[in-house]
Amino acid sequence: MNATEIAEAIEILAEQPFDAAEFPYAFLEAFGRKPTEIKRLRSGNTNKSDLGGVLQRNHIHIAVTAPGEVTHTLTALRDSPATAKAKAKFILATDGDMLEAQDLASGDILSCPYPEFAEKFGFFLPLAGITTIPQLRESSFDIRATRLFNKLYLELLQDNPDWDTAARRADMNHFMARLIFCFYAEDTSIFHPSYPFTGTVEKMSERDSSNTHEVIAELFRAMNTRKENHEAQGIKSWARPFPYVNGGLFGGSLDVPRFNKSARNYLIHIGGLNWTKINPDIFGSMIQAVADDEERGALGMHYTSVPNILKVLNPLFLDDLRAKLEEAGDNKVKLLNLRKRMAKIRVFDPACGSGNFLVIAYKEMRKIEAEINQRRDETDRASDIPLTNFRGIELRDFPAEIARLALIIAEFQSDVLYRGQKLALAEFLPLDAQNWIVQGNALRLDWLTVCEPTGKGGGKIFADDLYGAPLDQAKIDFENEGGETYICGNPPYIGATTKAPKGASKETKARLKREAEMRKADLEAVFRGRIDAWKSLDYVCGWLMKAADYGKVENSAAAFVSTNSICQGEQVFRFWPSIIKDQLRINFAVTSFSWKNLAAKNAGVTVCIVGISRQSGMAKLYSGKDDTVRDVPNINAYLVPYHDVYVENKSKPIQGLQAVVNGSKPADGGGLIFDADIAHQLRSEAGEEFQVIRPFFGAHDATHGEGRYCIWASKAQYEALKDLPGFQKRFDIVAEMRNESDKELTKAGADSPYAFQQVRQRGNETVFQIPRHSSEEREFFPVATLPKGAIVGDGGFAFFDPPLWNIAVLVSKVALSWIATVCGKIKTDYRFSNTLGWNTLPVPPLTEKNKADLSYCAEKILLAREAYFPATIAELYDAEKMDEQFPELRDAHAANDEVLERIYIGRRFKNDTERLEKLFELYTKMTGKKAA
DNA sequence: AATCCGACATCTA
DNA sequence: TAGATGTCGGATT
Repeated sequence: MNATEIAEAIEILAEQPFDAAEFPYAFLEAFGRKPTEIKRLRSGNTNKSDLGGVLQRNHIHIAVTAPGEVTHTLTALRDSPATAKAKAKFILATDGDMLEAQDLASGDILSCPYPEFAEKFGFFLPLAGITTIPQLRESSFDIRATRLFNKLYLELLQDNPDWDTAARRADMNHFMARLIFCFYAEDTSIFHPSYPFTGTVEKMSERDSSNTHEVIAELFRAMNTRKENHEAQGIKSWARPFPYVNGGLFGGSLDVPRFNKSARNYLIHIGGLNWTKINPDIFGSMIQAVADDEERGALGMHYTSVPNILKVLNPLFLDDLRAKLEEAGDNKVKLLNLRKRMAKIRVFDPACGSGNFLVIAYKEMRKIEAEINQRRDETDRASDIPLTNFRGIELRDFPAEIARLALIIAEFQSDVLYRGQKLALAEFLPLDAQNWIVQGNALRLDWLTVCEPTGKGGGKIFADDLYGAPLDQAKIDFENEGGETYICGNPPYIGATTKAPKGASKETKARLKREAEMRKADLEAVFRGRIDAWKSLDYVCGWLMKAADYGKVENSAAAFVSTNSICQGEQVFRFWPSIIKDQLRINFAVTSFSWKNLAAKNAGVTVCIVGISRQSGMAKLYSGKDDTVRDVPNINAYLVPYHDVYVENKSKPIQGLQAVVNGSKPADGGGLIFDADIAHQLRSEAGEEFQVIRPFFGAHDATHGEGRYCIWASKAQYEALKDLPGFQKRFDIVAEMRNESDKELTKAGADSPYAFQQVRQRGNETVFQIPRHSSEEREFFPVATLPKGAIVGDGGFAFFDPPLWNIAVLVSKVALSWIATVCGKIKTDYRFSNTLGWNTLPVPPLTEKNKADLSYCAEKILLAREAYFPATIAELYDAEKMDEQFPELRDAHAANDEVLERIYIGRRFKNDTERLEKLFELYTKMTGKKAA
């Protein structure tokens, strides 16, 4: 369930008469607990309450009490041993009159009259697994408003099918934005309190809703007509008290869709909410989903939390402004200069969505300005920061509309906060008529026409020249001589390839493919002629490239939240050399952290933040893991504090190591791989004559020592076995999957369903398996030995008959830190690659003695593992167990690292930073490249 | 023919 | 329900 669904369920519950016996179950149901869970609780099987209430393990302890006993009961719940034992997150007591609850993790207490708890449902959201964004818990208003808007929107579209066309969606979106403005305006005295918007609509429209659209249209007409013209234009007398708003908001078509009865009810209900509680940033990200069929289910998926936004904005420019404020102290001239500077700062988000970044940037700058004005005793002074300096580009119409509205609301809120309601109101209307949020495709638009160059120079000519063809021109032209421009945002994260979900329909697949093609064309428009392999770049690279281009003309700096893969593996050397040049460099970065949004299920994505500018001096490197900062001389494209080095993939090891090969890829839909039972059956079916079943190891199989089996047959063997029922079943699975595939190679393989798509196995050698993916929690790469004749699947790499000293290198800390840095990753876990990591690993020249010493170390490691038989690789290399349970193995690895690192620098490395510095240094020497 | 990557996909402890 | 590992198509070399 998502937050709006919960809001709805809770509202329904609160409206019903209180039923003491049913309440706990109804409550749990409203938060999305499954009917089977609730059934088991009812039967008492899983109910652990020791107070006659309902206690669900890991969730909540609820007790319904006698009248007046609520507070007392809450204390009893808190002290109950059962509460602690079941690890309840919440306790809740109610008598149907009052309701009290506590979040045991934070200690926060909720206490309110029973009927009001529906408004406070945000408090309990962690129960539904929505725990990650604290702001959401305080945003009950935004969720409820969004839910009702959702209903209204769908109701209107259903009743006005002509508005549900591509051509009119923009009108519809514009209409919704006007409504939001009116609701906000009537609750904040922007409209005169005696003439409320909702009240007027309710009063003037028929109860059967028939003329609702006419009433609203008349009100909109009033807001689009200057006061002095109201009479001449024949505005109805009841609409005349409404002010002239315009600002583009009420320009254009003033058509209003028809309202049926329930639409009218929703409208009145929404108007009844308290709109002063709106959070422009959160509300925007939620409401934008309303107009998007795809996103409606995944509410808030585009929300970037305020702390995450500040991770971009603070290092980009806000920290500097604050430092300058600090520096200025009470010096009025310095303060004035800072204010003048701020008035010319433009913040530009070329992927602005509903304007989160712009709103937060605006609010933070107003905060600084307010401090300046206070120190200069000018607290009444109107803000010098023009709202129009907060520019954006957004592809979708509705969010673009909302972004402008969110900024308008943020401006009003800031005025109220720093200058008082009276001054805020006096200067608020009419709105500025200019539209400074551009609806368009950011990768196609010429950014210089959205943010005109501040000095002299032919921006447009430059841009045409650069991209080979004229770009779309937005033509926003404001004076801003001598200003600074800060580009920021959270562009869409789309990798070079995306996987369609397994069960996706043909239509879904086709749509995804179409979208992918459009994005490719966008990237081509940016990169054609500059980077050959543009098709393998993430979509965000387009934004970074355009920001870099913009920076060549304009005094600007840019920072984006980005998929972390642009700073890993193959994208690094493909992409970054085009960015880091001409004095442009990474002047700050936040390393990988996992993304959070408002959706109940967070997108499983790991991101980083990269800031680029021409600023020299020290760079700031923030850790995404622990929020620490380091001042470093340079940050390279791997987000490592070292010179700019690019490690390119190599097809063979460049340092005399033996080649590691990929495991064999089945591409079989699971047909060729099976467990021991099936293997047994197939063996007896085939008989002694046919030895076609072999042990098969993926990474999991090898690290957990379990192993599956696979069919490993020749064509002749296949012909002989294919009609046996057991075998036929396996081959059918393979043929079917391959026939359905879009990939030519796979399709072709449907004719030979006995064979793996890619075969790397050779004979019956000793084989070590290196997992393709391994958890970053491990201190050593869990390389495993496999039984003879085993097949290495494509979950890993195979090392056939390796010299033991190669194994010593492979399992060393040196190799691991190199792999961790220059290979790709999955989330933040290691992803081994032979071409990127192994073949490029810098190793100093080794004497025979060195090799013998290393071989001895490898042997000791293998012996130590055997000594702990039957512990699996997974257990042996569990960082938490190693010290206590497997000390010999730990010692053997320590000895191995000691010997190897002495070869590198004559002693152990102090830490990974030192390891990497040495490795990059050697790599630079080895490849004859100069460190920049 | 080999290899990398996934606003990933899917298991399992 | 999060941590660990799986899997295949599209693209590049």
